[in-house]
Amino acid sequence: MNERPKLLRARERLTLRDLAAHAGVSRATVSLVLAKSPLVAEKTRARVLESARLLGYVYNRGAANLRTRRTHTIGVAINEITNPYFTGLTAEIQRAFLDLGRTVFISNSDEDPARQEQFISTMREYNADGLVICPAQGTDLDSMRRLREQGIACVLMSRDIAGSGLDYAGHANHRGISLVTEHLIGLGHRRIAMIGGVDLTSTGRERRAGYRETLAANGLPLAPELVVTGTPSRSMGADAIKRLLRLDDPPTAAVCFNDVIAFGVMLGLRQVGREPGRDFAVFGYDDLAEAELWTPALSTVGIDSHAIGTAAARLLLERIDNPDAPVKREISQPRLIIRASGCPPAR
Amino acid sequence: MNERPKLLRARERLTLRDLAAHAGVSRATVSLVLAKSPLVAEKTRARVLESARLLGYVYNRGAANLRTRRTHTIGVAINEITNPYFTGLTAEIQRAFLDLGRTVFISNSDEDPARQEQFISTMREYNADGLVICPAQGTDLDSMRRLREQGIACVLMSRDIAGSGLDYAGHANHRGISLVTEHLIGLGHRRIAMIGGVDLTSTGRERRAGYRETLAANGLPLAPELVVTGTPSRSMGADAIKRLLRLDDPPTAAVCFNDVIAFGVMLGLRQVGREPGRDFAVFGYDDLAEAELWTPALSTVGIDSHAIGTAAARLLLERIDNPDAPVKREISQPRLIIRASGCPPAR
DNA sequence: TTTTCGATTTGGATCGTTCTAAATTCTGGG
DNA sequence: CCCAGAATTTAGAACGATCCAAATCGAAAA
Repeated sequence: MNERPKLLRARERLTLRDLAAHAGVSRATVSLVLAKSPLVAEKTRARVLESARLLGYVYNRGAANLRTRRTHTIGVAINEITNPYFTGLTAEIQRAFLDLGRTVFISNSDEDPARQEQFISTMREYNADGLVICPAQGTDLDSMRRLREQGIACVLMSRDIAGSGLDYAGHANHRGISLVTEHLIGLGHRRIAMIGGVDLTSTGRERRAGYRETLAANGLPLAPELVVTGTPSRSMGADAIKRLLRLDDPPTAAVCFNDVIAFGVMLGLRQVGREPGRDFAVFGYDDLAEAELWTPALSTVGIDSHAIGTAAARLLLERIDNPDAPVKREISQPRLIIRASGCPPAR
Repeated sequence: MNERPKLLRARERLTLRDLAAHAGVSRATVSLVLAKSPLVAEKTRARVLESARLLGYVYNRGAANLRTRRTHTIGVAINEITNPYFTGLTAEIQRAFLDLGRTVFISNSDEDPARQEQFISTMREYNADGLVICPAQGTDLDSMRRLREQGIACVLMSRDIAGSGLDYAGHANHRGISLVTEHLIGLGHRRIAMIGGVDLTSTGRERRAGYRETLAANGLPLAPELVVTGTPSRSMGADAIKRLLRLDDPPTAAVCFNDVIAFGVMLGLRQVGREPGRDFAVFGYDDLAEAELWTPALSTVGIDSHAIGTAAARLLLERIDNPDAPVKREISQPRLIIRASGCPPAR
């Protein structure tokens, strides 16, 4: 009459044991039912399931993970979730893993390597099966390299860390900017500005190199005064273009690091009475949803976020299954999208 | 010589036991050290910590949680993370909990109640201490009510579910729209459109009611043809305004459900040769970062996301500590922001 | 040299599952 | 009615931490 001394405990959590007692079977059988094992008899299964429903049983995944050492859980660290390109990518990667039956935990690093490290170690402590990382600016190479040694399945997404020895799902940034730059050169532009991007990320380095090398390949000089560095934001784009237009020999076109900057550039042009797509050519990068809605609609480079997310998910699962396979890279190709913000040089 | 028969296992995970053996103390002592207990002698602590570093020990939080029944983990379900207002709110809520020493797991429901339910039950299975939910459109009242009965600490954020019996951190939407509407009436407008919002969310209902009731309070008739319903997007804003301008007695101003729609409206106006802020008054809601960068800069209503995130975090922790306290609500106040997109009626 | 008492350390049970090996129950054929 | 072999079910030891009560240690007091 006093078999369960813990009855007094405030909000007693229901366990497998209670469920087993209620259904009149052993814990092992209940476990089998919950794991959808074909071993258990149909009648028993139904009875257990009915008890679970009746009692409002909640499975304790933590306890199960402790035993199985597999959590079916993936951690995703995003450098900066309020950047719309990464917001979209985040949505894609979550969708991809959900489709594959994994649980996804997302964290925003806010471009802070310390926050990112914090999240990574939390996920390790929770025994996550793997990690997808869009590294924050200034991420330490060693800390990434350590991941590999520590034997944690991990893939980098969108931003590469050279020498990390990790798998990578990204985009051909160099080629994308190349397409834009060549297109502008073909239109007759000779003074082409490159606005935004920093060398702290592979994306910045690749796009900026793409610009420089395409100019060179076409016999155009690199004018340092036309290259402006900076973290992307609308206001940095607006400020930059206003400054560039005050030069003695101002540019007639701008290749922007991304769409957000390009929007800023278009706003800045208007503020000084110049019409983008008529007086000045503007190209963005990313093809955000709003790009085609602007007037003029923004010419830009399309990135296939869906492909990147899917590739990252696939790479990670392969890595989990086979920790010692050689490092893999999947690079999605850019798509030049010509809309109305480009034009031949004015005058 | 064969004390650890499991030496063969592939990538053996290091445990407290290994650490204890290495440092020459008991498991209990190691546990004390890791929990930063003041009970353990300084010398012992140093030795254990050194062993941990040397061996590359990783704490197993899952195992600990099993014993302690507290995870210090919070789940955050966001209705739609690619909506910039919610992206910002997500960043705020994560920051708030991180500051309070909690681990935060974020999930994007994509406005799909099923995805949201899925996440909630995963978090329950992981024994999360609490939940913050921005409910997806069409969230079932019963499922929210059940949360309360199930004794899970939970607060709603930004979107309320009447009758759920859950705590709520939100914004005075009715009053915000009221401020806008009254401002426009004061400017002399009589034909004021309301664009966007659906009755599926409390936000939609509150803002739409605010518009209707403010018109009534000022003795203006409600013209049904001036009210357009719809899920927010730039294109819906652009389409709506073009349609409204073709009416026999077109509006001279628009109160938009949010900034995104207002941007669409401004784009639509330009497409038909009308200049926002001169020929037509446009007001948004949310005060997204880009609102002040548009030309004309968008007049709008500021929402204090930081306050909402902080309030939600505080409410949740209070609820966790005291599950039976009466339900609480925290409503942040709107701030009318007058910029350049408003104007008196043209003509 | 004992005693005593605070400061440290520890053994062993426990949290809620899974898993292995073995026990039990069914079946149909002889 | 018995029995082999398949179909089900189960006991009990993990998994890796925490926590309680009790043991041990040290230094000061007697």
